[in-house]
Amino acid sequence: MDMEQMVLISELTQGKELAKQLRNHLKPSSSKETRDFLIQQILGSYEKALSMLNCVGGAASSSMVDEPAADQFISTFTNISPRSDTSGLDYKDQCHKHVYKKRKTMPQWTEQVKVCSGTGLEGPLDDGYCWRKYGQKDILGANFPRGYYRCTHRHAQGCLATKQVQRSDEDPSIFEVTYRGRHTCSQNSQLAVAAMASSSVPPPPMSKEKRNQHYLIKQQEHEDQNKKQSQEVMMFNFGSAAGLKVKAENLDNREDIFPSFSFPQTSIEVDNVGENMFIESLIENNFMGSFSPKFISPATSESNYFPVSPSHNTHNFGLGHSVQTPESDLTEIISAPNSVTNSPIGEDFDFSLVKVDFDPNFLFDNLEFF
DNA sequence: TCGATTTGACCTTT
DNA sequence: AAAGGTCAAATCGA
Repeated sequence: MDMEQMVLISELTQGKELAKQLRNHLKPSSSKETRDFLIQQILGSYEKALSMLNCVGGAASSSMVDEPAADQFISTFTNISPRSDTSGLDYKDQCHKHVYKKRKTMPQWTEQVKVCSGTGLEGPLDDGYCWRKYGQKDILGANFPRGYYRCTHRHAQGCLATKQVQRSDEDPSIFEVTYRGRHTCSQNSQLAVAAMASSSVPPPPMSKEKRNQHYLIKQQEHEDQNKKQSQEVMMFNFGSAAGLKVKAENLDNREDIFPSFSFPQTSIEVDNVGENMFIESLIENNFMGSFSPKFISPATSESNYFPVSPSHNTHNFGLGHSVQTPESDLTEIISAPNSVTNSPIGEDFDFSLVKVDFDPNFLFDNLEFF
């Protein structure tokens, strides 16, 4: 164990101890100044530790730091577990022998999109981006082919975002959507993406002879679906039509989810300390903040689909700090549909709720949707 | 006519 | 070598 590791462990240990102290000062009787001080100390410890682990840049720019703590946090609070499938990781480009993680150029994460039958929404829901299908492949051991999509603006704007859509064998109503890379494009015309959704469904395997026939049928279904959906467009029902699960994604994406794990600096006055307090902090700092105006006022969207956004440049899933891609601006953030849109937080959830009405226990009890 | 999808061929990775 | 991933010509359809 070299000096660097010792210092690292020391920093993390210090952070842990400070967190314990902070926990003891969560009583309403404790002063805010004390808590703020402890928070600053904790942040400092984590930032030092992370910067030591980074090869280049700060913690937020890290793309190779293994963050088991973040993983554990995610698993604990959101049911997101580290991606077990590490295929596709680039093991070649390690920048430091003591850094336990391999570098990967593109962030990757998977969502499981469940589509309930009878809703008229039979395919993976639109995620707010324009995708162009560039391939389809039968996958060994899978009943359904995998569809390959890239961002429509790949050539126009050099956006390298891609996604793969794989229908689940166990539950055909579930689509596993693996996203790779962040969008670097500015998709101002997100309104026009509705028609993309139904086409993102890889069809079931079939003989060549049937393909043309199927294609015609599919197109008809598409039309019927659009009619159906246009009737339902105003019936936004957040949670009953489709469920979104961010299954388990890639360790390499953790830095996107948790670019720089840190405790929120919000002063919190709650009786229940511990997890609920933490979740409430997240709510105050991010979750509610991630409800875009569009989200609150779905009527502004012309999409007939429930947006299922993987991230929309803010790969925080409502947790941690957002990482904005350089090109993203406030307008885009605001106009972007959000992953929480599909949260089955309850069918009658009123999104006009203000922060103060948001029950922390409520969210905690419903985090399964992650 | 143009943009999107299909699909066999080709390339890459393991 | 096999499987996954991408390319690009052919095709579709608005």
